[in-house]
Amino acid sequence: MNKRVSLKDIASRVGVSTALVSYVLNGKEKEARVGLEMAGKIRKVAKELNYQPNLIAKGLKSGQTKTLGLIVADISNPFFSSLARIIEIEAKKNGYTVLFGSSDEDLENSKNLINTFLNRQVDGLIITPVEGSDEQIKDLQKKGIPFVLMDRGLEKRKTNKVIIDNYNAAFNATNLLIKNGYKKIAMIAYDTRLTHMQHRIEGYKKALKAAKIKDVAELLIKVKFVALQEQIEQALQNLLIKNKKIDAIVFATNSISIQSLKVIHHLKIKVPQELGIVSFDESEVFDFFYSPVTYIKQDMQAIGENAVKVLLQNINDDKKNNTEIVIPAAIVIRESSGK
Amino acid sequence: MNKRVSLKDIASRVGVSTALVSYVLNGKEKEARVGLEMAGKIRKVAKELNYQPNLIAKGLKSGQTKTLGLIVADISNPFFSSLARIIEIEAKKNGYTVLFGSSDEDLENSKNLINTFLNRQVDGLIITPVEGSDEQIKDLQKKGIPFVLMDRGLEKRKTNKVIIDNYNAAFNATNLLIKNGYKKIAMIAYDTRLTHMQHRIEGYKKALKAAKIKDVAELLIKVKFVALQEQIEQALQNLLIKNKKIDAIVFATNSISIQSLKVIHHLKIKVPQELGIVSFDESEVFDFFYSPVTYIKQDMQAIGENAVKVLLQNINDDKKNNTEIVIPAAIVIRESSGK
DNA sequence: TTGAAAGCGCTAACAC
DNA sequence: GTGTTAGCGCTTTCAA
Repeated sequence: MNKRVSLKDIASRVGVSTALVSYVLNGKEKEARVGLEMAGKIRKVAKELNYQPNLIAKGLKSGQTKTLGLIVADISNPFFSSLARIIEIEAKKNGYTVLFGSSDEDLENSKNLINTFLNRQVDGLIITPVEGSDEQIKDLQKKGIPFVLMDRGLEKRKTNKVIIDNYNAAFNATNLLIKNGYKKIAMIAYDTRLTHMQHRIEGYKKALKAAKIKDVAELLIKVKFVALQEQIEQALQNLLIKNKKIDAIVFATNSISIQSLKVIHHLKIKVPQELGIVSFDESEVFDFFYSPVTYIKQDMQAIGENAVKVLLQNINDDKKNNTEIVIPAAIVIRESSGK
Repeated sequence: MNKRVSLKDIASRVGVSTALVSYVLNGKEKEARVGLEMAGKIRKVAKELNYQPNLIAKGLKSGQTKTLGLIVADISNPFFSSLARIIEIEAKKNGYTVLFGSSDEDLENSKNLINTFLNRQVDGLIITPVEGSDEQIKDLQKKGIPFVLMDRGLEKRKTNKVIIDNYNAAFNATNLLIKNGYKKIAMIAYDTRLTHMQHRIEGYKKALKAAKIKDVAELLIKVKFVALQEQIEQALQNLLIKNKKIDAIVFATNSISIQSLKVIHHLKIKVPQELGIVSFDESEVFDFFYSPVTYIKQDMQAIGENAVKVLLQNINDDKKNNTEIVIPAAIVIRESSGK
């Protein structure tokens, strides 16, 4: 278990000061006007000794850890793990490494993660904020910590954010169902004030309104994050069996959609004949459902790339803490939406 | 943008040395015999100033960063992101945070990630090794870095590892098909020497042999990690259409399985009548396939928990670098395997 | 019971 | 061109 070699080891081996070694190994020999042969010698010894810089020490000194913190709702959700993958790649391209954590949509977890990451001196944060995290975010702003919100924004707060055009996506999705002849279109969404959900709901409502469909309140079902499956079963029983009045549904996320499809499958509802379906997000499941599911495809690559880009801009420039990127969302039409 | 408060700030505010503050805030007032009222005062001021320790500085000094590095093949693969979630939780329970990276089954990426993480002074690594990474792993051992291999081991190398009982799982899966009357059972596996795949192949072969089924060589298809879909289409065309001789398949991973199911769906093969299927791993897709897929369920919780446990043991004790945990795998029987 | 100070590995201002 | 040195924030030994 040989100790790691430090600048000092190289310096003493070559017979120079650590300063010179530092300059050379950081490519600053020009600025520091280090002799050419000296530089060569230092590099040679560094290689011989297989020198690896201690990034912790570097970070302490420079105040830059070249580390980003990624806080998602749940890394095991394919939506977030796909983003994580893209973020990882973009970060690496820029010399950054990524710490991750899952908030589980919980305020306390979110706070702890932010805190932990800040204590580890991350250079910036990519956050999918949870409901009620307004204070936490405000606090970051006050402290001047670079961050970017992803997937969702917070009401009444100007921050860096990268989101999709949820309003229009939901509007178009609902409209598609309307155009295809469905009359009573429900939506199942999460019960949260987070903007992504609010915008999806608004887009949905707007489309109904434009088509002069009433009873919107009854058609919009809100479910909590916990005990999702039970709530969805309940909701679908009501919508499809008991009150037998709806003929289409918009699912506001992939998690809602997948749970719902299980129930619909089980109830042997005919899609799209008896029930039209459009869902947000993507899933392999959508391909395998007996009626391939029409969905709103988020451009994950664009979201992840932009999140990193916006964050790095903020890291490199205090002032750039207010960039809002809205990515258009496509709708992929397949069988489940009818016609 | 108020600067972070340091021990020094508290010290000067209280009028004591940083040493005292450090003791108190680390709960070492007993050992250091700090006065009770002094301790209270320090704690009070720390709270007032909202002191947050700089973990980078702590890490530099102590040599312990309380950070783990997680290297998986691909974080966007649900198998690995599920593990990541569990590892994250276990790590947090023990005061650790997790850096992650995806190797993409590439040797160079793997090397870079290990290097990057070591330079960041992680206390230990959880690695799903890629093919040919023997040297990299050996190097870690030589340096005395705590690590644990997960999901796969390396041939002829004693290390910490947490794997499932792939041999018996594959044996049982194949046997199930045999018992259910299938005669020509193929396997599609990855073309790699990594032990998890080798063991799955051995278990499969053994079951065939025990049942006196010949032609094993022809029935075992190996695919590369790249251009998976094309290879699988090709393979299935051969197995199912051209040579029309097989009546069952064992899929060696979820990724192979999902791609294959798409093709099988498309070819309108009747499962389980014309083709029996068993797959390794889990997927939502298995529930939605028209014939729910029988699968070998890995106990993700056990794998993740044990990986962290074994790693932490090694971190706390140099000698414990040789723990091998084999987790039994259950088989979840549904329709696709027949009878 | 408390303080002074060294030092973890590195950078960079400054001196020579 | 090259070396000295202070210091990033923290822990811990030793002295008082």
